Amino acid sequence: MSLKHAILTLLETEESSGYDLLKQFQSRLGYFWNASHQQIYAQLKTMHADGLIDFHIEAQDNKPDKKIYTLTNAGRDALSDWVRHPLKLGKVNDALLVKLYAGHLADQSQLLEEMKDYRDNHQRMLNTFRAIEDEYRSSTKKEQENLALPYLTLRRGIIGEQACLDWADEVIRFLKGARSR
Amino acid sequence: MSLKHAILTLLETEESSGYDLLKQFQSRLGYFWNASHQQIYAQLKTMHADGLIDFHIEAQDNKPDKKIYTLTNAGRDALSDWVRHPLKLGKVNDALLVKLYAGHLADQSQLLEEMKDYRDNHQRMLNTFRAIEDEYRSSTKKEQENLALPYLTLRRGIIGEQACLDWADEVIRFLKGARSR
DNA sequence: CAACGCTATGCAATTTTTTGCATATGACTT
DNA sequence: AAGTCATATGCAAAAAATTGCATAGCGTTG
Repeated sequence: MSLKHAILTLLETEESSGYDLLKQFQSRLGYFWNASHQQIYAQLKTMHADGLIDFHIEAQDNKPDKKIYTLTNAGRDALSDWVRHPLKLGKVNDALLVKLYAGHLADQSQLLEEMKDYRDNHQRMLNTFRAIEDEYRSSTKKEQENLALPYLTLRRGIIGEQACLDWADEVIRFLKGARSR
Repeated sequence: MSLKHAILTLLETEESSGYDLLKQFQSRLGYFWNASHQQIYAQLKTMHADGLIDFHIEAQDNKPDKKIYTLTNAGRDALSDWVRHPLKLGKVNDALLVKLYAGHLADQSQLLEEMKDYRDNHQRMLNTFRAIEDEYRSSTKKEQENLALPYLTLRRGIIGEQACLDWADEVIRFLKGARSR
């Protein structure tokens, strides 16, 4: 159950609504955590019941009310507890690779289209990450120090996305060659 | 529900027992699919009930009996159906990155240890993949053609693991620097 | 002015995954 | 002789994730 810890981590930096968290997961944290809104709202409810977080309602103009969540002391404790304990290795489940493995059953041109989509998606992600990196690099030294660890997670995104692109290009090159055979 | 398709894919190449599939997932397919034995046996049971696979018992000397599963025609159809339909993007959930993001709450030297473990694990994976690649490269042209697509999935592993190592080195360099500050 | 997308929240049913337990044989170690 | 590891299979309960549905106001686009 690590969505809990991902949420605690975000709230530790900044109080947020469920929707805010969703947006964070969809944008800059997309590389390392994904969760649906249903998952997030349910998790927040549980965590509130468990006393890890508090909330207050914030009314907005022209927009629905928000429930702004903040960490409680118990939440902060749970987070530092978790950070202190070693993780087991994360698991990888990549359906695209399964599909490629069984690719001889598919139409090669269709596979090629799917790989191009894959490449486009990762190019978009890489662009987003690079933009954030530029922002970081042009911030003050003080700010850079404060954000050093989040910056390293961003680096994971950049290095990882670049690897996706390199690989995708290899596959696309192969599939184009195969088409002409 | 893609464990189903991962299993169909493996069985399409070679009939296997649940235990064989587990070993495959743990070794060379570890990069793109992970599943526990409980999950695999349960899934095989469901798939058999759904008529996607058949099995026969194989007695062995000095070892327990095996249930060898093979694809039925319905299974083959289900697999090519799946391969023909586009996927939605896979999601990433990487707890180590969450942890690093919240790393200021942890002991830096402990974080460093964890990153070293991470690096070692990925180095091991990379070595395994490279060994398989060497094997592939020294096989006949005919074999290479037959295994072209699985080879591309292996390439994903190699490129991805190399990216892990590059990133881990960046982080380790940073954490070592931070320790001395 | 109808349709759609964005903000913002949530429930309920189902599916999938995890965790813990269970069994059995043979080989190797202490 | 007892303990552990590898092979080989599985059940059951609990936790987590997915899928489908629902509400509601505001702004934009056709």
